Amino acid sequence: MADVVRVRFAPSPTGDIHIGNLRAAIHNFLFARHEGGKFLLRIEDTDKERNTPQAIASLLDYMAWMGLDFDEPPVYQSKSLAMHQEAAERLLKSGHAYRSTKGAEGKGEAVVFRLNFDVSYTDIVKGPLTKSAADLKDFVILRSDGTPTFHLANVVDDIAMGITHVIRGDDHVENTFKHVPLFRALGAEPPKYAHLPQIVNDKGKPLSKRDGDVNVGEFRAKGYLPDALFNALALCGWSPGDDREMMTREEMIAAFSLERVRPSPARFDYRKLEWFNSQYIARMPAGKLRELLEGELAAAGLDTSGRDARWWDALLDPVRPRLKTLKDFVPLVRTFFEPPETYDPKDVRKHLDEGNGRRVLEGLAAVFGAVADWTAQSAGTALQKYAEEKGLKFGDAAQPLRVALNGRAVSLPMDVTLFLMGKDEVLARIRRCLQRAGAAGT
RNA sequence: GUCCCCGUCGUCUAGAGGCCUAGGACAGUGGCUUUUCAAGCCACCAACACGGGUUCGAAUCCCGUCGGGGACGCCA
Repeated sequence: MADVVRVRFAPSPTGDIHIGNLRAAIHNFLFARHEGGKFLLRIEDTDKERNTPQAIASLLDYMAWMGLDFDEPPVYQSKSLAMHQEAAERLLKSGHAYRSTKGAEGKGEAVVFRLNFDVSYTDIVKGPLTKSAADLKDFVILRSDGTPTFHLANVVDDIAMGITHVIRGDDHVENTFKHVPLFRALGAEPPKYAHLPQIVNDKGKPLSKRDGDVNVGEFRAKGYLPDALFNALALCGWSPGDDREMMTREEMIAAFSLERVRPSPARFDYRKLEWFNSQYIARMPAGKLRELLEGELAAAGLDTSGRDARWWDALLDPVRPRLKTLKDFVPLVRTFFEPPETYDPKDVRKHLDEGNGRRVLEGLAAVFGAVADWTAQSAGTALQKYAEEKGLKFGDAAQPLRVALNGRAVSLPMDVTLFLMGKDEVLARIRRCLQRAGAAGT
């Protein structure tokens, strides 16, 4: 029972989660699940100004979105003030700490922890680490206003939560030389530590807003799937040791180990994330995908009420391989909701003016008009047959039609397009295009 | 400045002395396929930072150099 692994993700709720923190959360989660332990959330909400209720709500929302389910109710650090103060008091009594006014002009007395001895610990990722007394110095644990510093609060909370492994960013290695003796002074065995390499930008510096998207919210807003983000981030600094990259959560849990985390910094590869995302979209169950895509249409203000199951069934598969993100969807299907506002001049010239595109359109209008049961099959066949009869290559018929229907020579496959657009609309757009292109033509 | 950490293709990585003429993935390039655009398939391009050791043998161990990063708050 004492051996059960307990880890925590301890963000300060600023309203969004930085990708580096998210990766730490993911590794904590994977480790806990792999070990059959507990993954906990501690909200370090001691900075009153920045930590609004909305910020906390959105933090929880992102955790849920990512599927980072924690096993016990979140711990709010702000509620442990008395416990922190009590710990400082104990350290004072035991002689591990003393009161001092040094380093602050007239602020009053703070409680300072005595750190005048060598400290060493073994990091699971970095190996044995040592710092000699000469490079260490006493540090404040309780401010003169009675509030704990990060170090005290962190350690006391970890003790209270029974944390066995601290898995966090690389930038905390130096702090660990303060935390380890603090644990001991408080009569607790320090947890095991694993410091994850930083995620850096092209220049090797820590990721910042200037580098582009760095917060979970931004990825969600850009149409990335949580599973794709999870997969990509899990692989930041860690790999299963074989050649697998696309992995289910279960596979990652089964394969995860802190020993396999690399100690060197990693650049986040946005292109690879894009690839992961397209792969996840390609493999997503139809029902789930439809649900997400309906959300995209609604967000774009497009009315989906008339679109039945047949419509979605025809749409989903052709659309899948064309989506890198969910945001690619609306531009792809907007044409099924509203006619093109403009016709691409280049495409008009190439497919309508230069060839006999207009005659093709007239012919197609007649052919389509005669199709009784309008399906992707029947409409597609009608198009194909027309091309054959006129001795045209398929493209010579399809491209002018694309321009007429979409305003440009790019679209989903013609049979699907025809079906999804509907017979009446197809005929209307051909007519409309003929008028416009005719007026503008030579 | 002091202390600490890191260094394999452009990027993420596999590699824990011989299996490495260094493997995979993304990106890039070329081709195939094709109903446009995608997707898919195939191929190609491309790396052990440098210099010394140790060893029969080093990407792997040791030392140094160079390069990069981090930490040095009554911030977290």
